Amino acid sequence: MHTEHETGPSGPTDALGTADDDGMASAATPARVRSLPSRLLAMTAMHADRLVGEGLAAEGARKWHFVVLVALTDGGPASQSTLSRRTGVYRSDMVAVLNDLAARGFVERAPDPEDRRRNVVTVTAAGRGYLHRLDEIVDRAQDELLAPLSRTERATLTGLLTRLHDHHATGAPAPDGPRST
Amino acid sequence: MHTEHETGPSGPTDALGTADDDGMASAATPARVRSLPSRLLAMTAMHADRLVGEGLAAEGARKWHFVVLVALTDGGPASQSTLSRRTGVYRSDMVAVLNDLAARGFVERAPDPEDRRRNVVTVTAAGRGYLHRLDEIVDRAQDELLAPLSRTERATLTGLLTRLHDHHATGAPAPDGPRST
DNA sequence: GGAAACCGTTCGTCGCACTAACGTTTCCGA
DNA sequence: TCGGAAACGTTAGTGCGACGAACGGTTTCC
Repeated sequence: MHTEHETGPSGPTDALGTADDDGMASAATPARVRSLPSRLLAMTAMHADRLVGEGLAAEGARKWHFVVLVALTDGGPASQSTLSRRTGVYRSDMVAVLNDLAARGFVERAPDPEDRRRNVVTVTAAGRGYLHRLDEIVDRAQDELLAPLSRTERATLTGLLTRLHDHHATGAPAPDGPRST
Repeated sequence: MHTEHETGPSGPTDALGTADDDGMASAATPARVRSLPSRLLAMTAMHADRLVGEGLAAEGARKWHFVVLVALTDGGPASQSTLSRRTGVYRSDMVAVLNDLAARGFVERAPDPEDRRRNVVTVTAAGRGYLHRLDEIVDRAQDELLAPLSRTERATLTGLLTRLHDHHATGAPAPDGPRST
């Protein structure tokens, strides 16, 4: 790669210094930066996060609440550290998430009689109903996010992203919480 | 979309409660969440940011320093708010970035004689040399990020991401700083 | 000659990823 | 068997990026 960039004399330096007609130099992002894969990823990820975040906020939830509820209903009751490994949420932050969910009656936290270090977290019926609502919200956000893409294009995109993610997820040690999926 | 999920009676609830052999329920992330485009985007974007961030940190830079330097060399000298529009960096945060760059002699900030509200920011020769080093670092990071993809796959990925980004960038009002590219 | 808009700047907020440490409990090997 | 290592839940705190509010100085528009 290494996109050579001109430092030569032909720079468009007339944009300032002459108080030209319209006022200020171009506000366009340089193509060099605009096409950087890392930047494209960051920007679109931000849009995506904003979409789902705004949707979930309408139900008083954050994406962590959603992810944890999914992990619980799909994987069954589990301890907090297991949930942390399943979701990628740090076990430090898992505490607050479960506090929220428990305070609203969506999960229940009980000491594990088999291993008194652990808490067993279980989804309640209300939690399942809540997740159902969040599910629809998230799905709508995905649709809105991928709106300009056809079905097959969406598939190739998720395929490529999955390959990138899997590639960089393997190899890293997982001493604590994250690097899960 | 709306991936229907089972809330039925056949849940794998045997994972806990019987102190089973291996100890704890599965730690695998549910496929439902793992394949969510928004989540894929977020995770891979994090990997990408970490890659370029670690690289740039070796030169004592952050991605903003790089982006601003690119915007300056490719777009010519500009005011801070113009830079903010070009780069997507909030004008609040632009102050600190320019402070850093100016303190290291990579840019120069001078009051604009034509409009004394503005500062004219200019790259120095040292700044161009610095950008050249950062360029190589960033390009290496892109290569590392896209390692598992072929050339054509990389092109389709950036193409799809560009379409998504452009689609969501248009229409949103730009009252303050961002939403630039 | 104001009012409105713009510019640079400071300060504060929120969410997320992450680290460090601590008390409790369980496991394991000498 | 007993003592240390490890896992668990929890608290507190850090760093960063995105963003909002407000303010003094300046320019533009009516």
